[in-house]
Amino acid sequence: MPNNSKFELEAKYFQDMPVYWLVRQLADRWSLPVIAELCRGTQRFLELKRALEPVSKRMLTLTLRRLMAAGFVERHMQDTNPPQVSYALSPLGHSLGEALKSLNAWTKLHHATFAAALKRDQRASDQDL
Amino acid sequence: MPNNSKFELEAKYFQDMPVYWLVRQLADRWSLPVIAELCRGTQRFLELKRALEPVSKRMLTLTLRRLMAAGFVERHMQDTNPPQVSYALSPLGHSLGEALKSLNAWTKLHHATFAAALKRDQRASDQDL
DNA sequence: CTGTATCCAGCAAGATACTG
DNA sequence: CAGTATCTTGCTGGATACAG
Repeated sequence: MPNNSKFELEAKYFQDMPVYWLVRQLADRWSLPVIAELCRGTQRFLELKRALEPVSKRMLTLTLRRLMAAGFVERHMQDTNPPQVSYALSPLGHSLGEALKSLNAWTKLHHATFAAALKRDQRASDQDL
Repeated sequence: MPNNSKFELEAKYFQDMPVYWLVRQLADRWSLPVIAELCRGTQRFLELKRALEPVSKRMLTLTLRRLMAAGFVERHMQDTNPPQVSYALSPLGHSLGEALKSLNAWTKLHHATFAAALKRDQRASDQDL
């Protein structure tokens, strides 16, 4: 009987470290790219998909649903034919975007260090070839 | 021929969004708990392990090695018998701790929203039982 | 005390095909 | 256009045993 919540045994970190939950929520392949793209403005499903190439429709849908569940993204649809669905950041989502911008600024300050770590990472994988 | 770097196809995000790399680096099960624990001061391997129960020796070692590779953690050993190894945050690691504290503060501001999202998450998993 | 080696289950996510 | 359904694979991380 599998448990869908990957946070099952990690509850103790939620009290003092909600950032733990936030980071794990945002750490999948597409969440941050989607948020970054939506920071530029409301976009329709296919616009998003094209902007985030090579994302698949499936992964884009899953990512958007998760971001909606967390309250970061809103979905608006007009039931025309063909259907039109657009996605936008919620106020909370915009706030998150700003918070991430701050963290991004911090990261850029130490860019040299991270570039070195990244290069090590890549070289390590090169050795596998 | 597997590629160990999970960042292989994601290089385009490193230029404008180093935070993408950072978040993915910190999003595993134990990185943030280890950093939080080391924020309280230098600690030896077993101290860390006990503080982070129920982490395994294997996962603690892997996590520490990754944090060292990223430059966040330093390792100091005296080759006595039995061996003594202690871990501490590097200056960069302390700086990261501060940055995370800020993000944590932002997260706490919106705690109600996240608590609701978390509850949905847990209820969704409860329905599996 | 401080790790490494090995094995294994479960989940994230890509490929592909199908749908209203 | 905007998705869902199904199948598959690699990686993360836990359990356990062994080692300097």
